[in-house]
Amino acid sequence: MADQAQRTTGRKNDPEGLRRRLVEAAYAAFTTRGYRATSVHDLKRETGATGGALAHHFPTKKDLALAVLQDQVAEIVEETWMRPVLTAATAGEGIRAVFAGIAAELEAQGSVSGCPLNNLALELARDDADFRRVIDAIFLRWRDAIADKIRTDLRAGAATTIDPEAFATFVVATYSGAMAMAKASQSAAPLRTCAEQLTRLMRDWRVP
Amino acid sequence: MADQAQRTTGRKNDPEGLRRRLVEAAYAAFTTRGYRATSVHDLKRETGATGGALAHHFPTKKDLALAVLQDQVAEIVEETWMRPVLTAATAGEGIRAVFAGIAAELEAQGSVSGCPLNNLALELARDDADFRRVIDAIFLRWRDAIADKIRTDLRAGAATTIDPEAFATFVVATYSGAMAMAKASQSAAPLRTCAEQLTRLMRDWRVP
DNA sequence: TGAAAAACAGGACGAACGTCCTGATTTGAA
DNA sequence: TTCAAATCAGGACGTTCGTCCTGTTTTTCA
Repeated sequence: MADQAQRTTGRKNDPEGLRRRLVEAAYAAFTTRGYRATSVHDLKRETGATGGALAHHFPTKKDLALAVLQDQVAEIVEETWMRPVLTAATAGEGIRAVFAGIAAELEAQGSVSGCPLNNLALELARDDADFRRVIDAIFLRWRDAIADKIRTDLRAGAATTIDPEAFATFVVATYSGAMAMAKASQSAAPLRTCAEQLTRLMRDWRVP
Repeated sequence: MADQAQRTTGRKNDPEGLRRRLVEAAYAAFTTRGYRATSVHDLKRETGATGGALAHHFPTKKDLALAVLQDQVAEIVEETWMRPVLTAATAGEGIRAVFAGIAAELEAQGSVSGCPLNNLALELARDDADFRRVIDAIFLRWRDAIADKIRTDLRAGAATTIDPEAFATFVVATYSGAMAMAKASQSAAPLRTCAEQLTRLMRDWRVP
């Protein structure tokens, strides 16, 4: 360090940038390899952060995981599920499209690491109340977005007597479970099968 | 040890018994706390087994987990799902009863530790092919049992055009996902909601 | 410009972790 | 009864874990 105290432009701190890189690396590691399976040393190596820097931003590993849930996982659910469904023509069409899109994506990349929320939920929700609160809140927002879309369809005259909240819970559960099976079989087939079954259910909620 | 080499009845080896106690303790720990969250030292303490005894029966932790999957998890799925469904009047009635029974059980014990198969599947299936094979096989047998029951109903004259295999996959996925949501919310509500939705679907597969 | 705070460097720390090793005891077959 | 194999005792081994600590540098603000 002494031989090059000043680089060409002068080195600068980038706290937000480093924090973001840490959270992104942790998101990738936690949702694919798992929370316990990932060591903080792994993250230091991947990001180039030192122990001091890491401890400054995230005193404990748990703090980092909470940030991953709030910043990354919530955002991914929003992007991949809520927005597509809310902007689709109908709830049914939106749900069908999301399933199909994710199935295609999994087949393209060849391996299935599962639903990020589901992966972390099953590993962290059980023993720690802080994790559970955050995870449950994300599940709730996810479900409510779908329920809202169904309510919109109903107001537009869809011919069904379904309960929006209950059906939304049903959709989220089916998706989560299908992803678990997809992970176990390393195949998008369960996802496609479940999408087909759900589509079958919804296709006669005709909107006039 | 030297002061009491011979106890009252004379100590005896019990290899099968010790093996069984180890697998049962590991099953309880792995499916509630998690595989990585459980140390082999924990299991030694809980069962009273020594390092040598443990290493003799299960050279590695992975061997123990494979035994847990094959001996315990497969058996639990058989007991709690396959047998009740196969012996029910109809597939629909069997599925409804299993959901209701498990929901009641969760509410009685106050906490939700999730579906044993699902818990281990999400933690172990991704990176290890040996685990994945065993887990996928259990999922398959589970699905096939339900599909068989639906086929039986169809032969008995049920009025539906459903594909047995696809619908069975759908049921397993919905259950797994509902249990994940139940774990996150520490409530049986998602299970009850999904059961209601599934029942609604199946109630007009009238068997004459 | 000076001082306090924030951001980061780099390693020390004890406490686990999973596995393996040597030897003692028990068991079953000869 | 003898002896090899199976079963178990108990601890050592090196590694890795998450956290904390003492400094140094950079940034902020008055």
